[in-house]
Amino acid sequence: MGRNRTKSGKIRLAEVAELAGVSPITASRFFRNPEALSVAKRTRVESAARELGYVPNLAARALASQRTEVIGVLIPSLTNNVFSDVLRGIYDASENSRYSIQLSNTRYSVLQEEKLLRLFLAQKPAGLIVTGIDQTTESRAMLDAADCPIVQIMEIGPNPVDMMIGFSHYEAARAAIAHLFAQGHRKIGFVGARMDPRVQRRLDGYVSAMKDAGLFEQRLVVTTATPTSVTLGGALFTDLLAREPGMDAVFCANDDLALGVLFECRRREIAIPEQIAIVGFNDLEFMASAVPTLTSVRTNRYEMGNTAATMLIDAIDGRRPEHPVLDLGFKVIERQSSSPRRADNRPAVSGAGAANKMVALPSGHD
Amino acid sequence: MGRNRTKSGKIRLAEVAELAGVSPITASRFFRNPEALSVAKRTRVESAARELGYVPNLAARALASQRTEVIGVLIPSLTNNVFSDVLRGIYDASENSRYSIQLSNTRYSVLQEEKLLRLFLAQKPAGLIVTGIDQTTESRAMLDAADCPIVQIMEIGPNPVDMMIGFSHYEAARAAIAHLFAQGHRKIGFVGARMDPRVQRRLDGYVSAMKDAGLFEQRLVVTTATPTSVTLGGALFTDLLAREPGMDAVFCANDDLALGVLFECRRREIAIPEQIAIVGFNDLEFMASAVPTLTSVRTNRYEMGNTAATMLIDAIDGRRPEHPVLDLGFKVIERQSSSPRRADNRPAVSGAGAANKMVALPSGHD
DNA sequence: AGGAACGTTGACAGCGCTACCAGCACAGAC
DNA sequence: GTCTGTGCTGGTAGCGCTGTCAACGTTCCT
Repeated sequence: MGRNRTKSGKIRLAEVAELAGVSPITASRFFRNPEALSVAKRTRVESAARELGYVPNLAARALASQRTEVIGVLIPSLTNNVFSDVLRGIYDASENSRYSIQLSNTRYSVLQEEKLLRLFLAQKPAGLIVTGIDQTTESRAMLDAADCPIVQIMEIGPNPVDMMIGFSHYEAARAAIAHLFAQGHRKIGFVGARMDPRVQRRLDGYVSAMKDAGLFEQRLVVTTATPTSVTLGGALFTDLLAREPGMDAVFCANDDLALGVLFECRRREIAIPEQIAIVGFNDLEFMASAVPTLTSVRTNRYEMGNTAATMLIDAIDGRRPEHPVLDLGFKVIERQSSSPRRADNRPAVSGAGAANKMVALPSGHD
Repeated sequence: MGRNRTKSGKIRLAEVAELAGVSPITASRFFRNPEALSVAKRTRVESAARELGYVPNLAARALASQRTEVIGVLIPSLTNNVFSDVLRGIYDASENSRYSIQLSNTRYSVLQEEKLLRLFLAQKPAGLIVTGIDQTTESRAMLDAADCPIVQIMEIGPNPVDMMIGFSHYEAARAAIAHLFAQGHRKIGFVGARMDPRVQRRLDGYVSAMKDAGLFEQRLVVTTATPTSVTLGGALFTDLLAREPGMDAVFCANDDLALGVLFECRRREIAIPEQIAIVGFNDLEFMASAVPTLTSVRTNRYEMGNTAATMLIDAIDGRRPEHPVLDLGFKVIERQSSSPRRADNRPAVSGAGAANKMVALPSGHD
């Protein structure tokens, strides 16, 4: 019942060259640097290739040229909505280039990342995109020694390996809390899941903002190592409420958790934002559609992936970017779930009127 | 500022062979078929490879052996939650094999699919995973002529190219409608976005079920080619409501739309399920957490991807599956949003009591 | 006019690995 | 003792392409 392997009837570069009446090497050049050919030969090779339906053998090319046209991408999760947006940006940018994407999943493990990095580097990728700035010493050493351009994505920080694109999760969290302060909230809880380095930094931002205001209390923070989900948001919020019934706002480390909190409030008949305000993180599409609409911190995920891949490809092709570290910033998108609290602390009128208000900020990290 | 290309200090198979005191070809065999070596040489090569940190050059291997260890995967969307689950399954299955995944996005275009297929096939992949059964004639011809195992995923139908794994979207939709009938609903609307072939077949299932009951009306169907989103769910539902205010249930072609409908009902103060019942499709995680909890048709996405990749790898390695066509079925997960309607058609008591009830069915296609 | 400089082309020699086939040693059969 | 079969090993010859360098013709400069 087998699908038999047919004899390779493939046309090679030599065939194309013969039909075009040039040497193989000239034909080869046509595919790598057409400008180097005279117009006459260029058109001859082009039409010969088209006529024969020539497709280059990438393995042979890689072997002869000692480099591949593969961009390695290391991300911590395939499930997470956030990464699917980033990935889409990366794939879109790669689509019109000659580079192909090799994706691997570290599952939020730095050791797995180290292993995959070793694997990738051994194949001499044209470039590398890695997530975050928390590599192991060993990984960092490999990255520093790598002979290809590298982009770190998702956040920015000191000591880039090479290029870097992202924003400050710390400042984004601070901005979210500042927004809640401005709306009159004081007892603000924090809900976080997975607690990967970036969520941790959002927590750090929350803590510092609360401390600055003299309002920090450890019992306002509920976190878990469990992967995030909507259901988990409800569960964590339930915990939080049990610890601190007087809470007047919740900052959720991501939007799934925020949606879970929204549903849990509905279940408990807690009015949003009159009794409790909610702010999420990432501004996924559903946030604008929920009832009430949910405030969130917008991050430019597609743009991040797209720009990362574009910068990387440019760097591979010898056009290094002016600014190797790019801060994409964030925006606090103010919606109904965090409408102003009345000064007398009684329920405010449901603020359904105005559309989304935005507060845009660069990450402004040091 | 450049990151300079260092001289390739890589260790080759020949070095390993020399250290082990065997010929290169014997060392080569060690990596492909260790059983063919005597135990003595096997251990010698193994330790030599470890000592030198040898990593095979895949390009050279591919060139010499005339085949790659790449599995091509063609999916229509990277954004869609549904595919991220399938992909995770595929990546997980590939992780412990020697095959790597090459992913490409057809963006729901069969022409793009055709182009990508041509590209993939030219590189002689070890295997191929393609989405759906609606390839162009040209694509179909290429697949039939391909000399590698192929799995079609997401749905099942007649004339598999090779292997096939999925379920019947048609039957799944019919089961959803049957469930609504059983709960006493009659005027059931359909809301669909994107309208790719699988959504189309869900619509077909809906139409046939409604016609069987003598209840079909064209104005109960609202669809759009626009990509799906929660917000769109609300908008389409609004349309539907304007056309047919007397509607008592909505079947949504996916869960995002269902969530949008839920929010829109809340906005309009329409009671669920008393005034309108909602059924979604796919059973994403948030469906169980929403208020009210949302009925949906569970599909086994992770398992689909995982099994597809496993079957494919087995087939590549010469172990063809007993059943090349696998129906993974579906389950109608009954939740609050479609609780029984009272016979007298007045609002029923909110059915918050019981947990999820399930109705499991094989796709039962012909 | 002579030479340098440039743009364009081609010959050669591998890149690191494996397919194929030959050869060797040893066991068992006759 | 010879023959055949089996298990293991090695030699040879590429896979299809590109890096390097040399060579050619033409133009421009002095």
